[in-house]
Amino acid sequence: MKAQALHGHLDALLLAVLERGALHGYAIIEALRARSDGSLDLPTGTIYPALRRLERAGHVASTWSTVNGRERRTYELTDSGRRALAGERAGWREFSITVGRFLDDSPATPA
Amino acid sequence: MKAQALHGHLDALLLAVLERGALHGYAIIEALRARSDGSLDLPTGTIYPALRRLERAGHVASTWSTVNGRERRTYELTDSGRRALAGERAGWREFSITVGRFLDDSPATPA
DNA sequence: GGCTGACAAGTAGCGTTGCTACTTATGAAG
DNA sequence: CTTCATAAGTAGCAACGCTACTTGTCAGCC
Repeated sequence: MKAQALHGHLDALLLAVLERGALHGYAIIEALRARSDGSLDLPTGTIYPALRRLERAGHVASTWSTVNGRERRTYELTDSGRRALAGERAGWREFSITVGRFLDDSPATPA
Repeated sequence: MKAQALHGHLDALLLAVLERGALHGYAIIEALRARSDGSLDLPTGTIYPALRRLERAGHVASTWSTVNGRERRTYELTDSGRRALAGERAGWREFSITVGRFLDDSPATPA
């Protein structure tokens, strides 16, 4: 998938991934890649800052732990994050319907 | 609709609107508003620069005319623009499917 | 005549966002 | 001893759309 097309929807994706359970940053990247069949392969420079943004906003909370000598920061959805996710979903629905109205009806769509 | 969510898809919308026929800037804004039932009410500061971008890229061509003493710049899709639109449509399809996989299946979707 | 509002186009400057490229560090495999 | 997967991070950049503003004509109203 064309990169940098996520604009404005990355936060929603991160919240959606964390909805299924707490994960650390690296695992989030892998979850996004897996659940999108490889379409979404985001660099660390994209998601680490995004996670800190979400934490500053109070939508996720992080806890450090050491696994096999490697430092891990595990992120978890907060209540605020769950509410934000609901809003993002509503926003996505409206956005995709609206844009789809212009881009989905291709000039030659068969029945 | 939440503003600035268009990120990356505005060009596609403009091309899609012009696909149905040449329009001038102001009319494009109205067409977007009409076809989206008012969801898309873009300010002139958004679309005029965007149109110039598209013209620089060769996707649209403009011609000036004077109607009722008012200057109009009418934009028209070029062949390159038509090709770009096809690409944007394909990109949108992939994007909406991918993001939708995370945001459409809400945890409590009834049958 | 003077005012307001719709029509029509434009620019300057800002803030957000995601990306590229880079650094640091551990453990396993060769 | 080097390379690769795991794990986290930062600095700086470029793109995008928005706010706020300017310029100008024409129609309708008082």
